[in-house]
Amino acid sequence: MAITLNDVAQRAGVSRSAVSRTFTDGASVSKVMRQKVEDAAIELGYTPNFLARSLTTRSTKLIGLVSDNFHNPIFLEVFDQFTRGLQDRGLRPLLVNLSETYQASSSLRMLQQYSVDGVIVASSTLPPEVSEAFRSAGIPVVNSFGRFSLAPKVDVVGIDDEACGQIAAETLLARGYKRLAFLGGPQAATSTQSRLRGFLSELQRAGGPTPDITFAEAYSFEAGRAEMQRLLRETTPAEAYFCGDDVLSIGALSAIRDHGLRVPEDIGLIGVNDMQMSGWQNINLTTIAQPFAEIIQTSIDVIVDMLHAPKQP
Amino acid sequence: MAITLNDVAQRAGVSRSAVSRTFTDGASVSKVMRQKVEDAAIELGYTPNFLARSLTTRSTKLIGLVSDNFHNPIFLEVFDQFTRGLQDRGLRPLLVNLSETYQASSSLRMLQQYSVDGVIVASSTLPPEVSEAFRSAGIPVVNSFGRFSLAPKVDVVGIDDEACGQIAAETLLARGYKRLAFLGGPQAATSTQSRLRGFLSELQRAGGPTPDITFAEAYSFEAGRAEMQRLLRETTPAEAYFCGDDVLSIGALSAIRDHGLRVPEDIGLIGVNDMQMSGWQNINLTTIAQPFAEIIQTSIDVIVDMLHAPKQP
DNA sequence: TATAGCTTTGCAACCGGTTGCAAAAAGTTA
DNA sequence: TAACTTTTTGCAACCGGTTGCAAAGCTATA
Repeated sequence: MAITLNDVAQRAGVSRSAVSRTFTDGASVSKVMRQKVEDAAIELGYTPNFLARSLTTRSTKLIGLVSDNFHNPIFLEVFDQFTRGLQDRGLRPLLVNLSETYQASSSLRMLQQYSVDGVIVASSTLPPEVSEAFRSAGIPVVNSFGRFSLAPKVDVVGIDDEACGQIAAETLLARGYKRLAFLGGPQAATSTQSRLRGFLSELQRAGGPTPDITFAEAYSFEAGRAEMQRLLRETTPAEAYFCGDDVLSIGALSAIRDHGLRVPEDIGLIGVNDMQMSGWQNINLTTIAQPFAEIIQTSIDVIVDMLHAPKQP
Repeated sequence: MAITLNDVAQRAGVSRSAVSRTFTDGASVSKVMRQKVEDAAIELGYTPNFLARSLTTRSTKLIGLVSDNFHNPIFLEVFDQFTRGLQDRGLRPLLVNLSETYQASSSLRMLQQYSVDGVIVASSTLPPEVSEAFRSAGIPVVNSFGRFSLAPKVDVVGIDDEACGQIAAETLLARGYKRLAFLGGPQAATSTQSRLRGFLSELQRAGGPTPDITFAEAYSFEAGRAEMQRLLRETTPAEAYFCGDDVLSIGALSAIRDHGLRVPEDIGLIGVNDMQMSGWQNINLTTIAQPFAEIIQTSIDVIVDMLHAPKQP
């Protein structure tokens, strides 16, 4: 069916190796030979089979892109940038969507079966063990948007979530709010705890009162809205809230407005991410920017470096 | 480095074929043999190499998922459902992000090099030629969210955009708006023209005045906002607008509110898609739902059928 | 116990490429 | 023109699997 090396070799009247060499850069082929082969290749419409090649070269140019953030609008931007960045470097993203039904362990086995050259774990919620499992299996891996740690077992590219919590506290205090509160993302998410820690330490430093602490079920509009509704109904609301991220904030915002209150006059709100949507005029949220482009670019750089020098940490 | 068939065969003291057969379902192996091999495999941590296998079986289980809609939030839901649906059937999505720098033609060649089993073109804006190119190359292909046509060259799964335009016109008229207008997506997008046609035909049937027609630059918040700002500044606005899709509508909505006008009292607005965000209380948009889950599920069903019986149209 | 029929197994060739090695060809130098 | 280098080329083995075929093993029947 498809055109193979053999077909081209026969057509051009040369050996298989000659054809292989004209399509392998760095190999030694004379000008006339190259011409003969290329003519035959074009005539037949030949393109080398990457998978067959990978068998001997031991490089597939496939990169596993694994995530579980398919409900947070910011991740569309993230996937956009990852796929383009990888494509620009001749790499192909094999997308893996982790969920209850598709576990991290089966994704490891699957990515092994496809001999991916590396894996990018892009998630702010998955535990470090997921990335570590790839590393233990000998697959180069980088964890984007993961938790900062002093002695990480795998490379992590992301922001300093503790500093993020501090900035949130500083900002809200500077705007005159006194009784602050923390409305975090899912309690188990890697980012949540660090942001909380930074938030608390800055409040303590500033001598403010200890804040109320609650967690939403997920980084999603619905979860933010539901939790804020509960807070407004069941508690005396704080003066201002530091929310887990923007989409959560937007949910909270809608609950607050439904309750007849205004932001920022009655209740203050600050999110994290600075996603495009937060700047939309009907939302207009105060937020702490996360340098997505830089994080993604760096993640790709790191993975590419590892491909060339697998052992370099 | 990695464990191969040979290692297992040697360990178990059997032939390579025996090992291969225990991992190929439908092959004939005795119970004792299977046991011996499985023991050795587990002991060594062996998993078969899918790419080597694909060389002889001629099936990679790779599906190219090509799109250019990485700015419309609805596509995060789309990618979520596609990746899960494919995973559930043992297929792997190889994601392709078409852009100015990465052309459809190079994606065809690349997907050929990786011997994908099939391709899903998920886009409401790409021209049919993109999908047709895959078909011409002999790759099973389905075009999701593509344009309806009486004699399509490739399978298309999507809504009837003309009916969609009709529904928009009916709905706006039924709510008492008289002077309607069309604020479409990019003029070149496959969906835009059909929706316009349906919109016009229904207005004509109902005897309404001919509507103003303009197009936004893209299916995006910014484009919708910019175009509506221009309309409010440079023209006498219509009583109600049928917008290309939800994200465009939300942009228009923000421009209208900034201009001190109210929706729906001063200006009516209707979008298409019914994306989650449209239901958020701070947005609360009237919209025509598109059955995403059904379209995606059907697309996958169609592709899977083609894999089993490639020639069946 | 001999024979026929079915199942299981290993051999060897193949899938579409790459690559070390040695022979052949081309280029240099004296 | 002969001797020596350097470059180009083809052979054959290999990457990690699958599979048609025939021999070997087993079971059932007479």
